[in-house]
Amino acid sequence: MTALAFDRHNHDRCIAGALKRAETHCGARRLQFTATRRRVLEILLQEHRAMGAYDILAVLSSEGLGSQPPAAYRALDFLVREGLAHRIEGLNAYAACALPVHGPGHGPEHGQEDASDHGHVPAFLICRGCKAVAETETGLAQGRLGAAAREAGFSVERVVVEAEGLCPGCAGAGA
Amino acid sequence: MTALAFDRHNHDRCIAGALKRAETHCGARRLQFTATRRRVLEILLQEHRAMGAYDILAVLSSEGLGSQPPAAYRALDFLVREGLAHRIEGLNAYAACALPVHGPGHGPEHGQEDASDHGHVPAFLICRGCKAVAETETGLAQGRLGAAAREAGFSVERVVVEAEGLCPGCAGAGA
DNA sequence: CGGATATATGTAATGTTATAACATATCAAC
DNA sequence: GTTGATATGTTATAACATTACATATATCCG
Ligand SMILES: [Zn+2]
Ligand SMILES: [Zn+2]
Ligand SMILES: [Zn+2]
Ligand SMILES: [Zn+2]
Repeated sequence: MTALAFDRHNHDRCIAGALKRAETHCGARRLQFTATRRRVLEILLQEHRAMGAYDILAVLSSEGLGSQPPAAYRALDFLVREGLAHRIEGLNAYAACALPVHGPGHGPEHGQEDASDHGHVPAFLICRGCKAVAETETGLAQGRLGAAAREAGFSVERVVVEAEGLCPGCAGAGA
Repeated sequence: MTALAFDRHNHDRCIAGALKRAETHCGARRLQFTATRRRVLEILLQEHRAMGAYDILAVLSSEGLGSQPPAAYRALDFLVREGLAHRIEGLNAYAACALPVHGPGHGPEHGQEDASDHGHVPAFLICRGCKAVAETETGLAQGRLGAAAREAGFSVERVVVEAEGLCPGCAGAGA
């Protein structure tokens, strides 16, 4: 599992791939990948960073795609629901999904999903220097959290794993 | 590691112990465990649940301990800084620390602490039914997150692990 | 096609969470 | 008791998010 955001990579291709996957995902489920939803995903994909809903709204507003908070929140809710973006709880912000695998299979779109069934929990490395967000995955069942949950008879439906720290670049720059 | 919040236990003793530890902790560091700070910790200890800053403020206000948001936020900031309480990111809320070990040694009071040095990352099981919050611990280094961070050259300073789901009681009640 | 149903968007208002800035008070050390 | 650090009071505002209801657009089916 490589943390894409901190590596040099062909980001244009990265963006194009994510958009293509989103189209495919929506097409397969008869979901409307509307102009606003698509544009919000594009905005999030622009950089590997989390953006606040109001930052996104500002862009939408400047482009005539909506001027009130619900325009942004509705699109974000859709993207998060479909696994095409993630909410970063520690920042009250949103980031595009950077892992091909999440889109068509690991969002909450399955309804009453139990996260302990499989180990695919998205996890984030958040740089406090440059605000970059790298996405990776973490196991749940194998770790101590899963053990504690089983022991307590607690059924896990959703897991948030976020690590804040410094990326290689910012650590080198002496933060 | 038992998830205290979901077990029957002597909660009065649980509260008294936490307060005692807080006193000791503050005494040892010449920190002022003021009336407001103590009261906020007591409020959080009342139940094993997370409370919003404004819920706490309402209590403080009714008791003449402050009526404006900073009264609550300052006390909460202190408690979190000292490891006596935790912020639950997924709820924008706060819960008293339920683990003796966290108080005097695992908060951010060490300054530039690197969470990967030791494996003591607090983790929370949050019931969406009754809103109870059980605290446990999870390893960082042994899991895939630690591996991904090392591979990326990312230095982890803080980790948020929160699992949302249903506690045994609420699952039984057919939620 | 045309009407019915579901989905998406527009718009206004409001609710919730959190911080900035500056004055005053209290504490702790010398 | 003066001094410097810490804590609190107070006002205002910033940042994040939702409710409610009206309107528009898409999708389905006969
Ligand atoms: Zn990229
Ligand atoms: Zn960085
Ligand atoms: Zn207890
Ligand atoms: Zn419960």
